Amino acid sequence: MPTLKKPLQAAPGRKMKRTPQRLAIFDYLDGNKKHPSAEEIYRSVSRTYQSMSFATVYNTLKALTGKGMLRELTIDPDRKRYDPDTSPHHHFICLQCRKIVDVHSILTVETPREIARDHLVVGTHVEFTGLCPSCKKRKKMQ
Amino acid sequence: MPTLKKPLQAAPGRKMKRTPQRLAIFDYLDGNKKHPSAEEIYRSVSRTYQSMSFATVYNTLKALTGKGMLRELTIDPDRKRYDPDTSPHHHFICLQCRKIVDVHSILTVETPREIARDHLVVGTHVEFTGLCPSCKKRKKMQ
DNA sequence: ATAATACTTTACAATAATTCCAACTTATGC
DNA sequence: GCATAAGTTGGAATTATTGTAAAGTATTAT
Repeated sequence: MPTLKKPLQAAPGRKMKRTPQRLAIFDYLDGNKKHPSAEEIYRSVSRTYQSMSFATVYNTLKALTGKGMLRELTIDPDRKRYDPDTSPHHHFICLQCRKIVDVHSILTVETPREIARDHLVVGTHVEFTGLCPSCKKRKKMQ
Repeated sequence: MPTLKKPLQAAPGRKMKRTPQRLAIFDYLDGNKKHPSAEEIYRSVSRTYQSMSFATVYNTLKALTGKGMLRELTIDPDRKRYDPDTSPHHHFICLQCRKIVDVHSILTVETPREIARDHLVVGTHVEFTGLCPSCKKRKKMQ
């Protein structure tokens, strides 16, 4: 059974039952920079936690997302990816291998007037697409 | 049978068979600013084109995307959305009703060194999220 | 500590989006 | 016109995700 590194409720109104399954998922996610999909999370966690069910993974991901402790990325056209780093940052995705990497540089993107005037903007996310170093190299070789 | 507004092959290497189904889909898409999903496209086109099949819609969308005549948006967590405007621009999506609007303002986003150094960047897309005018108003009223 | 309760987990069924397939049809180049 | 490569079709298959109802367990108040 995984040890608790951070409390599952980091802020008021965020209380969640502290079940071993959740702790295992949370533990896997904590500090994870790979932007895993639900399936990857399930595969990894269920290795150590035999009876883990897929529904529990989805439930937990949804709960954590709802409480703002996890960010759901829509950058991969095939599946949702999850990012435990909820601080504002951006991403690069490799068009070949779908690897996602964080972009922590502070990008100043002004919200255009046309939008700011009548919409309420709550988030700004920059997606860079292209080839990651290894796919770039592989392409060059052929 | 729909009329052809633009040639289906706009550039070399883009030749596609000019079938009535494709023309119908292309006609629906041409100038469309609603960022429709495959299902919306199917629903609309099959109204006038009885025998239209879902597979044809997906085939056509994939072909057009592959030839750079259509852009596949991954901004909606639930489904792919399609944008016939392939000129570089950005988007705003309403978190409530999932409406997507174009952002044609030119946003200057410098590619961060950390990425530019070893990756190959082919695209930069800014996603704004929040509430569209009507959802914003609706929220205020309650 | 314990019991009551409300929330969780589980296995599996159900959806929903998208892709695959194999037989049939058709646009296009000669 | 004909041959043929490419496209269409309906339905089955696949994949991601959600719903469900029964059984289990963390938490809270005792």
